[in-house]
Amino acid sequence: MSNDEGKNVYQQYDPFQYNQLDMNRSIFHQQAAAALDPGLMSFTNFFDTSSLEYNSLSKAFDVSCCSSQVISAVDDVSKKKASTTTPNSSVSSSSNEAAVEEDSVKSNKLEDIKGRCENKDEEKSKKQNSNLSKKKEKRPREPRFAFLTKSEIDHLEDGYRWRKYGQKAVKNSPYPRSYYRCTSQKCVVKKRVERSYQDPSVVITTYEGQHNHHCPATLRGHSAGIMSSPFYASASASVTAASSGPTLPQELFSHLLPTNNCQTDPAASMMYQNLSLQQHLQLPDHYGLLQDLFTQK
DNA sequence: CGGGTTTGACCTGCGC
DNA sequence: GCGCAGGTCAAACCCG
Repeated sequence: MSNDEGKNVYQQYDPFQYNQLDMNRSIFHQQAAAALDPGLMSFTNFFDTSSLEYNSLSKAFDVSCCSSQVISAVDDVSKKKASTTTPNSSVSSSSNEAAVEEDSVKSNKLEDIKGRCENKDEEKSKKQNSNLSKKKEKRPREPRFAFLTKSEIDHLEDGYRWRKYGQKAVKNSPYPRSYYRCTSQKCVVKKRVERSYQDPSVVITTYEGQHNHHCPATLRGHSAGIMSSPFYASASASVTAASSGPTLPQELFSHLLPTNNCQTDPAASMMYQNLSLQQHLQLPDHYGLLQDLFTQK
């Protein structure tokens, strides 16, 4: 299933495909330029501003699915379905709805657990029954967002608390994929972390869903915490990807990139100045979508 | 003791 | 229908 997804992700790395994408890229540039305020707002400011701009960039990123640097790993299922429609039209399913749906599924599961008996056979048949009922109400997957980060640390600190619930070997890759769930109650956000087998220094973090709560780090005056976090450090050093789809994980971007807090926190602000994103993008020119985005105007 | 990680088993979806 | 690979579960274990 997500074999496709893996392929999709890695295909974007393929430098030989970039030529075919110039057209889409230029469209992306236009949209990004239109989306960005002429006043060179920060990336985070951009995400924090109106939904209009937000949507514009979403669209831009959608186009950029075919581009070189902004690598997206939109949910493979929705992608397949979307292939029959326009590229921008697909991923508009409300993540809240999906979350609610998942909640109901979870509560069903809890009921399952409550009613679990000692008899293993019975347990198995129950499981099968619950699976059957699950099968009927095939819930749509939440949109996914893949972030590539050059880092030696696999699990990057992003301000949220995660519980690892699984690890799997990835086909054709020496590096395992780890599965994490947000530890916050009722939050159904998941993320997968794996290392690129082509470039082991790159960590691929795929987020699924949207947090329905505040970032714990944000709640306790986050700028210091985030700034000192390894994630921030690595992100400052090399942001190599962004996302696509309408429900961008804004918090992540806020942490990934200098926030308004930088303006109030002199140390952070200085750090930002010293570590300008543009300066630290370590990819070749044709990778430079984000770079272009920041150098626009 | 509570919360997180590890890991083998199991489930599911997809391609052949 | 079968096999494969991804995704999830849950018991055992670890750690502060």
